[in-house]
Amino acid sequence: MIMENQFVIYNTISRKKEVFEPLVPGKVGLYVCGPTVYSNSHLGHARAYITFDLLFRFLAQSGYKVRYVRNITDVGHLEDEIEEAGEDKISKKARLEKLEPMEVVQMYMNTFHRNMDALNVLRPSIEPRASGHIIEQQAMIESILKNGFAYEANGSVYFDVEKYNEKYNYGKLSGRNLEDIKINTRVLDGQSEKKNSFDFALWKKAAPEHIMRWPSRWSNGFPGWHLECSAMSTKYLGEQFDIHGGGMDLTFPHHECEIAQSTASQGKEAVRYWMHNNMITINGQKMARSLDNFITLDELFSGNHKVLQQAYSPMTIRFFILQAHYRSTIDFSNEALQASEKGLERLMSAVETLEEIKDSEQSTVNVVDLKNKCFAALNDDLNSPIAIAHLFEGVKLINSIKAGNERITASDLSDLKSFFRTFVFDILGLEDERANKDGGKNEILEGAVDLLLKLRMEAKANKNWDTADKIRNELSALGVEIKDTKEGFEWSVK
RNA sequence: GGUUCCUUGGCCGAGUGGCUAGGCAGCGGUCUGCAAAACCGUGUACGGCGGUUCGACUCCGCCAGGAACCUCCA
Repeated sequence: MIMENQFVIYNTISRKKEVFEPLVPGKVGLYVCGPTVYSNSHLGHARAYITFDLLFRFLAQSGYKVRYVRNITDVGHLEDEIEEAGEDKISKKARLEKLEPMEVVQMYMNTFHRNMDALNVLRPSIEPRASGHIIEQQAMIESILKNGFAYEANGSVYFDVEKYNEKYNYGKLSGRNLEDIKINTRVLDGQSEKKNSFDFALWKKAAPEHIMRWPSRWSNGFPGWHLECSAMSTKYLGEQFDIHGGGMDLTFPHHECEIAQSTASQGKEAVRYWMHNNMITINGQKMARSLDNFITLDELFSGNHKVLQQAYSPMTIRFFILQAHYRSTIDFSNEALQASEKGLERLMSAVETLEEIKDSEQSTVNVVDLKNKCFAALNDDLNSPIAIAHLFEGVKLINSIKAGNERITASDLSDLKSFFRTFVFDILGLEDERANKDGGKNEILEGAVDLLLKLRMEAKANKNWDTADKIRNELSALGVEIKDTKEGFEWSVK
C-alpha cells in the first residue's frame, strides 16, 4: 500500500530529522507516556494522543507490526517535591473527594477512555498501570543501587545525579548541563535528605497519612514518578526499543530521568528515537491544569464552557489538531475550530460524492501522483497539514469529476476510492459523523421528507415558488439540509 | 537569570535561497425561478534593522514582541 519512501522522524535527542530504522525489521516498539488519572482529560491530552495515534496508524499502514504501550499513571506522581510533605496526586485527590484512591483512578480513567474513543484514538496494544508494576520498579531500583547510582536516605531511595553525570551525560535530551542545573535549581529547605536538590526519588517513604503504599526493604512507600515508564517500557518492549513519545513538557525532567534510570540500571540507553508533541495554547499560553485555563474534552463536546461559542464534535477537534504539525504549538480559538468544522465537512462531502461518481473511457486526473504526495507528507516527520492540503486537491478533483469538468476511468476511480478510504479513515482516523447522525433517519422520516421534497418539485414545475420556498425554509428550520441537483434533490439531517 | 523555540495575507496554518501550500472568511462569475451546494477566477503575506548572495520570507547578526522548559503538567 505505502510507497517505498522512507519514514523520517524528528529525534529530539539529536535535534534532527532521521531516517527511521527499526531495531527489528518490520517491527516497531512504541512507548508513549499516558495520563495521570486524577482529573478530567482536556484538549492537551487530545493533541498528544491524537498525534501518537496518527503515528501508530501510519506505521501500521506502512506495514509495520507495532507494539504500542501507553501507560496509565495511577501512583507515584509527586504532587510536590517538598521532601517530607511529598504526597502523590492520586492520593491527595482521594482524600479531597473522600474516595478510595483506586476509585479516583477508575473514574478518570473511564473518562479518559470514553473521550479517546470519541476522538477515534485507537487503544494501545498494552496499557499498563504503574500500580501493577511495583515489583518491576523495585527490581530496577535494586539494579541502580547495585551499580552505585542511587543512595538510600531515611527509607527513601534517590537517584545520584552527580555520580551518574561523572560517567554518563545527564541533560543530553533536554540540552542542559549539570552545572547550569546546579546554579538554577531551586534550593530546598535545609532538612532535605537528598544529597543534591536535583536528585530525584526512586522510592519514597510514605508519610503516616499516605494511603497508597507498598512494602519494600527500604520502607513502606511508593515509587517515584519517573521510574514507572522506565520499568514498564523495559518489561514490555525490552531493554532497547524504537520510539518513545510524549508531550514536550515531559522532556525535562521526566524523560531526562528516564534516560538516566535506564542507563544507570542497564549500562545503555533504552530509546532510539524520542518524539515530542508541542502544546495547545489558549490566548498564547499553554493550556494546563496547573494554570487553570484548560478546557476539558467533555466541555468541548458539549459546548459547556464560558469561552466556547458552540459545541465542537470530536472529529472537528481531531481535524483541527491534524491541520497543524505536531511540533508546532496550536492556539485554541473558536474561529479556528469553526474553520476546521467547515473544512472537515467539505472533505467528508467529497468522500460521499466519490461514491456517486461515474467513470469514463479515459482519465484526466492523476491519482497516483495524489497518493504519492499524501504519503510522502506523512513520511516526512508526520506532516499531516501537508497531507491534508493534498487531500483537498483530491476534493477538488472529485467535485470537478462530479461536475463533469474532469473524467476518470473505472480503474482510477476504484484506486481513488480505496486511497481516500484508507487515508481519511484508517490513517488520519477521521469518521463521517453525519453518517452516524443519519442513523437518526428512519423509514418514516425518510419517506415523509422525500414526499415533501417531491411536492416541492411539483410546485417548482408549476412555478409555484411560494409553496416551494415554504417547504424548503421550514424543512431547513427543522434541521434538514437540502441540496437541489440536476436529477432532483438530496437531503441530510444537519 | 539559564536553556530552547516562535513571529507568515482578515483568521487558522504549511513551506522553501529564485518556481501556486491548504483550510475558513471575502470578492467576481457559472449554475439556479431565487437561494443553498458545487464549479471557475481572484489576494503587493512572510516582526524591525543591518549583513552574506546575482537573488532571502527562507542563511548570519542585532533589536522588538511572544512562548515552553528550568516545580506538577500531554
